[in-house]
Amino acid sequence: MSVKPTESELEILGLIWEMEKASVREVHERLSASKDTGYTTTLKQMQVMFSKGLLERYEEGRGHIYKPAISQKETQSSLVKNFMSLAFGGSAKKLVMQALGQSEPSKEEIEEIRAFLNKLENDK
Amino acid sequence: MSVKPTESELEILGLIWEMEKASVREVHERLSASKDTGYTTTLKQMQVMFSKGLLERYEEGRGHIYKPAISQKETQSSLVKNFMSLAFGGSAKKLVMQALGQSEPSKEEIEEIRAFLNKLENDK
DNA sequence: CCTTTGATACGATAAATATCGTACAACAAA
DNA sequence: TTTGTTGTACGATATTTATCGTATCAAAGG
Repeated sequence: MSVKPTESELEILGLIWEMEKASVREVHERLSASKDTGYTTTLKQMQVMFSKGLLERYEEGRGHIYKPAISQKETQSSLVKNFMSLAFGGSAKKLVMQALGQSEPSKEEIEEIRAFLNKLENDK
Repeated sequence: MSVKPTESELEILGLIWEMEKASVREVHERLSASKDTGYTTTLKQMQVMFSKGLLERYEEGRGHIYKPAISQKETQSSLVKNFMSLAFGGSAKKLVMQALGQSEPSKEEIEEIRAFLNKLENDK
């Protein structure tokens, strides 16, 4: 059973998924663009995430390089499952409509989703 | 700015949205079907939710009747917004596909979503 | 009138989170 | 070699959450 990241942790995890690997300094720089937080706070959070098994790390030079220890896909999958059941009583349809209704999907995105729906139907 | 319910609070809120109004006893009965928790715990949570402005209440007989103080639609909307940006970097498409991919939507649901997509496109 | 029942209020507590200060180590550079 | 820089480690703390025990109160029944 993998550990569920907190919101703050997810913010950091999101950055590291994107960067693939990163030092605390690098994460902190990106993070502090959107959030007012101190360096040692980010450091501590990443240390906690490491101890929880959310991140891996190895030494490089004087410091550490961190990498995700859990896959983005699997994490998103379990987060969606949880969120869907909690906020939408488990109804994918309701969640999907709510999400689409308030974002403004482009023509291309709509097309992709249609294609995805077709594929879903065929696979049945 | 409305308050964001915690996961536990959302569980309770979900029940009350469904029931429209309810006593602590009623909520607790439903809740304890899916969760092993004591009566005073539910009571305290509802009191906290009341003090946070998530629930309203009025007296009836010896006790209280609680009602949602925030609308389901609006709450779901802000929750989705937050969740989408946090877990999917703001991409509705990714969230939607993930949700659809792991639920097993019925033919009817797929149809409804298609219709919704058409409507979205026309409204542009 | 006394006792039981069912409800609320009110702490108390344990755990999780987020935040940061301070100490310390290693390396660089002056 | 002394000083500054850049890391990590390690508490300490404030806040939030979830949980529950206990006290109390009002009504109902005997």
